[in-house]
Amino acid sequence: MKLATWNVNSLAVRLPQLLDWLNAHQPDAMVLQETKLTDDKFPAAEIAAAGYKAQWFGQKTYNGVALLSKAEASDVVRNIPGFADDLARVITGSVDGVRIVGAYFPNGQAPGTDKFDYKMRWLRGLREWLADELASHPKLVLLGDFNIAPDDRDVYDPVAWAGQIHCTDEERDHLKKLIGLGLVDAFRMFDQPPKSWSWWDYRNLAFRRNQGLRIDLILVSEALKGSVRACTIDRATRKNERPSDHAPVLVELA
DNA sequence: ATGTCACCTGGTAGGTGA
Repeated sequence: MKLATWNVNSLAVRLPQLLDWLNAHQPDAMVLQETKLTDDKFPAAEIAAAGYKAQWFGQKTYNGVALLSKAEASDVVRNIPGFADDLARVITGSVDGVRIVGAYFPNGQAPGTDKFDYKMRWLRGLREWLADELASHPKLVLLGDFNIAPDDRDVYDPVAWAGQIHCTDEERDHLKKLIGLGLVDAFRMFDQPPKSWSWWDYRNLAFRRNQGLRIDLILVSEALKGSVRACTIDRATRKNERPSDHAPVLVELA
């Protein structure tokens, strides 16, 4: 089983690239972030023509998530039950016996801001709900744009980024607690090239200089850990015309 | 070098978020 996540930064702009990517990689399920589309604008027909069922949950301008799958997803949940949120950030469904939680974590802007406080509340809300979800669905994958670089290996310039957004101790503590529920960072189960990033700022020629962060993650539950065969970042998409600033991440389960 | 991109409002630019 092949699963993928991609922050497309506007599905309206990136739809042709998404269709190409689905055709080339044929994931069994894929989650998208930052679709930036209201539900009436979601390109369900084009995605169906590519062979994928879809569940979506969006809003104007910001955020928006989707779950695509070859087999119809069941028990679909939008956002975090028990955590009131105006923003469309999470979509969950069961595909082929695996509970798939696709999430667009808050960016958080900068420590000390209202957006950072919201990020902390959101992270706690996610963890509290996910603990229950794991208890009822032991085979679970949490994947998406986490907007947190797990540690200094995941940052091109850890000194410059120390204490900055995506790299603060508070964010990393929350991520550790999420992992502490019984999850594993699939990418780090394998030897990986150094300087592996999933996001490069559009500014500063960051991709050409390979100045990025690894903030798009796939966490698998203990029950699935033994079946993980590979986890890779497809940085080739960053060379597309009009690329997203994020690259897709893939995991292969036996 | 904040050297970009996407999308909004309300206009033919400026603001916001990332």
